[in-house]
Amino acid sequence: MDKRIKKSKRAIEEALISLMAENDFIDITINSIAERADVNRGTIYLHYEDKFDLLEQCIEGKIQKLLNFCLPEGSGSYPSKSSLLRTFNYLEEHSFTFHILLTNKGVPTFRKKILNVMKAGMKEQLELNGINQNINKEILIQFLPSATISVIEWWIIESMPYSPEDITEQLWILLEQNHFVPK
Amino acid sequence: MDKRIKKSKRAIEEALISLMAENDFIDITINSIAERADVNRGTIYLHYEDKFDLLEQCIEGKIQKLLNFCLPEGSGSYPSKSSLLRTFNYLEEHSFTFHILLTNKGVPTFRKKILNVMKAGMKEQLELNGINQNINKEILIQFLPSATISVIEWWIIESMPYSPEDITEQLWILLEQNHFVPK
DNA sequence: TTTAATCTGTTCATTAATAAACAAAAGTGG
DNA sequence: CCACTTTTGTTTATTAATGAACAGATTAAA
Repeated sequence: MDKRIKKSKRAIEEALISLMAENDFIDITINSIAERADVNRGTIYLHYEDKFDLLEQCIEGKIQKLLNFCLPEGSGSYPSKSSLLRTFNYLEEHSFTFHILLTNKGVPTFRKKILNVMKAGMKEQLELNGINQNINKEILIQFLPSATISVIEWWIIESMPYSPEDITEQLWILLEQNHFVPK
Repeated sequence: MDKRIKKSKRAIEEALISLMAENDFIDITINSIAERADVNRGTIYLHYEDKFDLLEQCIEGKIQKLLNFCLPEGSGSYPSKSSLLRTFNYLEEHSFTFHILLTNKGVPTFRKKILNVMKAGMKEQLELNGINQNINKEILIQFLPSATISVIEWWIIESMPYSPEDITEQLWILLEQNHFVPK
């Protein structure tokens, strides 16, 4: 992709996040985004329908980067302790952004999207695993992703009261106890 | 000026400074500058003749910003304790850049340029002042700027061993003793 | 309610940045 | 020394960003 597009989109999305640290999304204007991003207002409309589309693309990008950075390992088998640790390290490094996306009013989208991604991934994983004969997968797939997300959400919002290593260890134990990964 | 030009030139000059923190100027290539600045190589030639012209413009810009930021006060009367303090605060804030420009091999230009600027300013000041009847101004104008620059240079290179307030106080006393400012 | 100010979304001509290609110069290693 | 790679400086056509202007929608103040 053209360098200019990358730079403009990054500047615009960074400006949005930055403004969301100060105001609720609904109160943020395209004008203020353009000003903070130091781009012409028209440039924003070149890449986004409106500010809602901007938020949408921004969130989508954050989720994609999270997945691309945290999932790929060896290749294939998704959940491992080390990939979980990598994820928490990434979350910690970008906690400023994730904190905003999780707490800014009028943006319930973010949590939902992550939840959906996690549901899909966990479902796939459960079907691959031969285990859990005596557990209702239907229910487990409602239970586990939601619980996991909540742990992550709590950890971020509470400013990461445990180290990535510790939180990984704890969550891993929970996943084991719930037959998501083989003991 | 067009936003794009500002951004490109800033990125390019920041890249140069950044690379000069790692290598001698003579070893830095246009390619590496373009890469670090994240601009097309051709963009550099759009604004600079070659890397020497780039260094020239970069240095000139730093000096201009230093002057514009540090001199203007009230208006007119140049040297005052507060303007001196403001200058040292600015130097401290940008010590990373000034340290590089003062120490990187093959860039004696920077010190010389500042010296010339200071000579001109001090000369003007001396001629405005009615004092110093019994002091040879010709000699004083060789003596003072050079001495002042050396203090500044030492202060930056030694990683600012005194606070801006302290160094201002000390230098001010020296200037007083040398009849540059009225006691 | 009317006025004024701000924000939105779109259009347009102009300008800057881009990728790609090129020949020539300068280094590099065998 | 000669092949080989890198760097330089320049050129091209293409594309993105810019500033400016505009009408209509919102919002705030008088």
